[in-house]
Amino acid sequence: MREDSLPQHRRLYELLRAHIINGLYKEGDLLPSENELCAVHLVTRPTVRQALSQLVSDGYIKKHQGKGSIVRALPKGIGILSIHGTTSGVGPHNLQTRTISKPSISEWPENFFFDLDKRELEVGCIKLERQRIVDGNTVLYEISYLPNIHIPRFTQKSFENRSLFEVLRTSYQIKVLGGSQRIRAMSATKEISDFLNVDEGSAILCLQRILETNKVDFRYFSEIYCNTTDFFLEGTF
Amino acid sequence: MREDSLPQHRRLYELLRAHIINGLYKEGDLLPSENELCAVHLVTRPTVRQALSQLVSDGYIKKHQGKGSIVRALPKGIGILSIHGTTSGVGPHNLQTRTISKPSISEWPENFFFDLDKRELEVGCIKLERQRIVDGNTVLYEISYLPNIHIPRFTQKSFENRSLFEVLRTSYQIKVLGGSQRIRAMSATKEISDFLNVDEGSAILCLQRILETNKVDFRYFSEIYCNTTDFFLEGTF
DNA sequence: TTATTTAACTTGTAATTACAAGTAATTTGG
DNA sequence: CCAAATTACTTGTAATTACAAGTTAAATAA
Repeated sequence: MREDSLPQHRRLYELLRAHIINGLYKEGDLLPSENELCAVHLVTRPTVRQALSQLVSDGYIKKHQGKGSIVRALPKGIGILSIHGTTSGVGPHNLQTRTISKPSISEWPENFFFDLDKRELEVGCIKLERQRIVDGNTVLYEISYLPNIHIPRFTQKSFENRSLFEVLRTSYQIKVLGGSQRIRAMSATKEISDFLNVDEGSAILCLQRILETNKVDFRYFSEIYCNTTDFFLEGTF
Repeated sequence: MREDSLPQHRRLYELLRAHIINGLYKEGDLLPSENELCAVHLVTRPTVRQALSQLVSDGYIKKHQGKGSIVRALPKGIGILSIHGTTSGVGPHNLQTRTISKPSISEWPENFFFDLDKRELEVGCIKLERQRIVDGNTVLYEISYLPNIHIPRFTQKSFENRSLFEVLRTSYQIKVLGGSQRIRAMSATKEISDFLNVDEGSAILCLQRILETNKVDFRYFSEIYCNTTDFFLEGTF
C-alpha cells in the first residue's frame, strides 16, 4: 500500500474535507469534476467517486447529475451527530475541553443504559468526565465509559484539548468505525444544571451513544448532556 | 434500463432492506456473501457493494472484512433521523397519523426558522399540521411548510395514515433525496403541551428540518416537537 | 491430543471500459 | 434577434479483472 498506509480514496476524502473546512472551497462552489480529480491525483474515477460519496454522506457536498459536486453550508451548530466527534464537529468555533474527573477504573454503573455482555462486565470499566466549552459557554457535559481492555496505562493519559478519538487511535491503534445513539429531551437534574450552568429543571438534550471500533471486542459508551439554548445539534441525511 | 426503471443496486438495496425489516434476516445474522448475492441476482460485485454500502450508511448492516455483512439490531426508538421519515422509521410499533389542520395556502411565517430565497417567498407557502400517535401515545407534533409550486390541487389531498413522502412521490414525481436538521431541547409551551398531552414546561425535543428533492427549486420544511418520555430518537453513523 | 500451518473463504482496494442521462453553453436556422 | 438543435461536459450505472487483507476451518506436523 501507499506511504502512510491510507487507501487512496480515503486520502482524497481527507484532503477535500480539509479544503472545505479550511474555506478553500466555499459554500456553493463547484468541486473540480470527477475527471479533473482523477487527472490531478492520479487515480481512477471509481476511487474519486468513493471519496465523493463519503463526502456526500457526511454532508459536506451535494451532487447533481450533469452539473457537478456542490459544497454545502458548513454546519453552524455542533455536528455531534456525525462520526467525527465533538472536537472536530464544532468547526470554526472556539472550543475548549476540560477534564472534570480523570480516568478511573471501577465497576460498570448499575442499570447501565446499554446491555453489556459478559466479557465487558468482567474486565470492568474506565470512567472519564469532561466538559466542552464553546465560545466561552459550557455546552456539553460528557461521561465516557470504556471497557478496561486493550488500553494499558490509559488512566495516566491527558485529555486536555485532545480528543478521545485521537488518543485511542494514536496510542492504541483503535479506530472508531461507527456507532449509534439515542436522543431525548429531559429536565436538568441538580448535578447536570451545575455542570452546564443552567437552572435546575430547564430542558436539556441527552444523548446516549455506542461507539464501535476496529477491534471487535472493544466498544465504548458515552452519555452527553447538552445545553441547547445557544447552540443546537446538527445533522444531515 | 430495467422494467420498473430502478437501478439494479437500488432494487437490491430495497429488497435486502425489506428482508431485514420483515425479519427474514434477524439481528446478528450474516447476509449472503457478496459473491453469492452476485450469483443470485445476476449482477456484478460493484453493484452488490453499492447496495450494501447504502445499507451500512442507513444502519441496517455492519460489515467485517474477512467475515461478512452482519445485520444490526433494528432501532427500537423512532428512526426520525433517517431519510425514511417518521412513518417508515417507527418500525414494528403501531403508528397512527392524525391531521390537525388541512393543507392551507398562506404567507410564510415571519422569522421563519430558515432563510428563504426570493422565489420561495413569492410563491407562498402551504402549511400542514399533523400528530403522530405511537402505541396510543401522542409522540410527535409536526408542522410542514411547502412552497406553493409544482404541487397543484395539493390542498385537496388526504394525509390520514399516508406519508407526505408518498404523496409527493406518487402524485407529483417529487422524490426526497436528503436534507439536514437541527435538534434542540426546549420547554413545552402551552400550545405544544396540549398537542403532546404533557405538562406545560416539561422538556420537549424540537427538530427543524430542510428536505431537499430531485426538483432543484423545490425544498420543504418541517418543524417537529417530540415527547421523549416514552420514546427516543435513534440514529446511526 | 495439541499447536501450527495451510487453504478456502470473506470483504477491501483499485484500474479499466462503456454507455446512459442530465445540464449548460454554443451553434445553427428561422 | 430569437428559438431550436447540437455539442461538450457533467455525474450515474454497470460489467470486468486483479490482487490485498482479514477470518475461519480444515489439514498437517509435533
